Amino acid sequence: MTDRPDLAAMISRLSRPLIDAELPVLREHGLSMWAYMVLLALDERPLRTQAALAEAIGADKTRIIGFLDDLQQRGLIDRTPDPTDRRARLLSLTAEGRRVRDSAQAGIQRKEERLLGRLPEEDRRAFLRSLQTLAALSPEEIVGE
Amino acid sequence: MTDRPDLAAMISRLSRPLIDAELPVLREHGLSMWAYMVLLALDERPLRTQAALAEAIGADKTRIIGFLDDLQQRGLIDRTPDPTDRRARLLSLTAEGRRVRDSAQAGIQRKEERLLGRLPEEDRRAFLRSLQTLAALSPEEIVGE
DNA sequence: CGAATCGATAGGCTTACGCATATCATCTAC
DNA sequence: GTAGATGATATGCGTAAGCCTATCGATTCG
Repeated sequence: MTDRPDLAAMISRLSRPLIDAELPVLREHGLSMWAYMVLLALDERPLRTQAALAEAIGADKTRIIGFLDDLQQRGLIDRTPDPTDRRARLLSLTAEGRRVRDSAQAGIQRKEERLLGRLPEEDRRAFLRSLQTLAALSPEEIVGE
Repeated sequence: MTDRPDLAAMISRLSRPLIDAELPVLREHGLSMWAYMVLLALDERPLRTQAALAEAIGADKTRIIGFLDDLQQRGLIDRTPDPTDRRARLLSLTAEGRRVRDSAQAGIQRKEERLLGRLPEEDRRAFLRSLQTLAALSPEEIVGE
C-alpha cells in the first residue's frame, strides 16, 4: 500500500476550513448551513416528506423543523400538505428560494475555485470527477458494506 | 465554471461516513479521535509544547490535556519537562505508541482502500495526489486569506 | 369500525466543542 | 530583581448535535 496520510484525516482537514469559508457567505444571505443544505436538496427535486429531506441531508428530522419554519416564513420554500396524504408536506423551492440558493452558491464556488487553482489542470479534473463519484455514494457504500 | 456540487458539500459528505468507519477501529485500540490525532501528529515529529500540538491538530489547547494524561498513563506518549524551559513539556511517541498507531492506521487504511477501489487507477492516483496537496495547506491558505 | 402505523412537531437529555477566564510556575528583558 | 510574557492546567459558559420519548392528526389495513 502506498504510504499516505489517512483519507479521513486529509478530508476532515480540508472540510473544516472549507466550511469556515462558507459560513460568512451564507450569513450574508441569511442562511445557516442546514438551511443552505435544505435549499440544495430541494433544488435537485421537490420532496414529499420532511423525513425524506432530513435523511437526504443527514439531519435529525426533529431538528430541521425550525429551519423549515424559517425558510417557509421567508418565502424560500413551499410547504403544503400533500392532497393525497395530508399527513405529509410537499416541499419545494420557490423562485426566490432558487435565487438565494444560486447567489449563495456562486459566492461559495468562487472561493473554492481559488483553492482548486492550486492544482494542475488534469489533476484538478480528475480530483473533481473522483469527488463527485465518491460523494454520490450512500453513506453505507462509503463505509464499505 | 463547470457545473458541479460545492466542494465543501462533497467533502463534508465524504467526511462523515469516513469518520464513522474509523471510530470502531479506533475503539478497538482504545483510542478516541483526538487521541489518534495526537499519535499521528507526534509520529511525524516530537513537539516541544502542548500548545503547538493542539494547534497542529486543530484542537483547543485546554481540551487535549485530558487526552494527553490518558495517553501518557497508558505509556503511548512521553511527556517530560523540557530541561531548557521547564514550563514546556517535550512530547513524543513511545515505541508502544508507535505500535498502536501503526496498528490502528493499518486497520483504517484497509477500509479506505476498499473505497478507493471504486475509482479508476489514474483518477485514484490524481485524487490522492490532489488531496495531499490541498491537505498540506494551512487553513488560511485553504480558505484563501 | 378499530388497531396499528405514519408524518410532523415538541421537549428533554446528554455529549462534545469552541471560547474565555483564572491560576500557578517559569522564563526573559530591562 | 521585578515586570511582563509564556506554558500548562482547571473550570465555567453557551451552543449545537444526536437521541429518545410523547403527542396529535391522518391514513391504512384487517
